[in-house]
Amino acid sequence: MPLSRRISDSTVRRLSHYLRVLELIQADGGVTVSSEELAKRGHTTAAQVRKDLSHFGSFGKRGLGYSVDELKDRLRTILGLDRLWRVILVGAGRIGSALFDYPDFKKRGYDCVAIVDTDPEKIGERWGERVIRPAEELESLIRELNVNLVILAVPASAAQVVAERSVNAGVKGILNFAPVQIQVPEGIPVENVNLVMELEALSFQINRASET
Amino acid sequence: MPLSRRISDSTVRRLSHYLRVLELIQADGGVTVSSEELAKRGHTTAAQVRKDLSHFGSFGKRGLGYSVDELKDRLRTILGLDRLWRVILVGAGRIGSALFDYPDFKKRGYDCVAIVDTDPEKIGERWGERVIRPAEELESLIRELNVNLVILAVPASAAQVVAERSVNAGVKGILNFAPVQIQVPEGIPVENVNLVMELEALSFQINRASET
DNA sequence: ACCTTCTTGTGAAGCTTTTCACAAGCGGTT
DNA sequence: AACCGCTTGTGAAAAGCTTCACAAGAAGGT
Repeated sequence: MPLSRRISDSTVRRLSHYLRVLELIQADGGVTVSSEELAKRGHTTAAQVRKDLSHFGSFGKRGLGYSVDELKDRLRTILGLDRLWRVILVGAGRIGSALFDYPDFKKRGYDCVAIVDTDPEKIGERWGERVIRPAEELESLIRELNVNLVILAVPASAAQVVAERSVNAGVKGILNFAPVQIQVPEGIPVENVNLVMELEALSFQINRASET
Repeated sequence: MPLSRRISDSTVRRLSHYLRVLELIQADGGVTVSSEELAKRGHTTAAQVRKDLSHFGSFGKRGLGYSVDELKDRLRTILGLDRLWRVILVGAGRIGSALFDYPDFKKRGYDCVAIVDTDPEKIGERWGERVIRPAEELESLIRELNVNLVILAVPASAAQVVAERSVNAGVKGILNFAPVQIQVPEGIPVENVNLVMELEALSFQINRASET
């Protein structure tokens, strides 16, 4: 159980995926599952599943497989889903609005406790239980509401400044939708979602496929 | 110039990123750029930049660096941005709406030529120049409008069926926002954007950082 | 108690990606 | 024309990730 080694990003993605598959299996009434089956439904190989899990301990029973229920719990703990994450959404545009009531977020323990924007037209607008606050309140909201995560749904030009202000106010991680690489202090994880990049990867591959 | 070898996904992502950095450099009046500078602004190393580019030819001048303008053009060609991509959006919910008028799409040559949804309330609604069409028309719209790409912004349960119908109607690539791994024929690229997975990667890393 | 069947956990092998290091090439200067 | 400072392009080395293959262990049947 080499709990200390660095875990690759691809491993983490797969863990997240296994968790989703486990939920489906449980919904179908499954009680135990083999690495083989998990692999088949999760788009990978049995050896990969076992190797991924082995980084965190040994959760299976030889000859039997894994207890769906137990493995689900373990994965939830590993992924940090056994607690509530308080999220602040910065940017109440289209993307912000899509993220705000993305049903799966709440299901997984991510609670959007505040929304801020710079647009005076939007400030004061009510989204569900929340009211959009002015961007100046970013720091005070983070402190008062004990916010852990910030979702950046702002234009590229604003992203760096907002990121810095958020980190200074105590945020521990950033989900960045702005198409720009932001600089943050060591130890603050940033995940980037860049929609144009995804489309470009797609058109690249289509071109490639047709070149053959 | 080993034009034939498989190009890794991470390389493609970086190319896309270099392109954006080049645009910024050009906006600042830069005319040439070294791999060193490109690396610094693009979150990687100079050797990586050169290796990435070397897969497609040699675009630089020793002692000088790269012509910003030329490299930009080359990257656009490599990424398939030297043509127009016709996109159909399936699912006119929050995420669909955010994607529909994401300004950078059009800038990069992706044109959303149609929107479909199953919800009778939404059908007929006007979004900018487009009107939401019923989902039954998916195939005919793809054929008539010569659609190349489909963006799946539908619930997980519908994703597989829509993907199959789209591919059968002639679509060449899929951008999938549904949190499920879809199965498609060999040679049809799929890019997945899974928002929950991003948040989970984030909370995993935050936990990890604090364990030290 | 033993045998059979199944499946995990894991070193080692194989493969891919990144980093290193340096010869080759370009432009300006003397 | 020779030199010098810089930067590319690229084999080779290093690091990282995935697949293989098999010993070890668990349950059930005889």
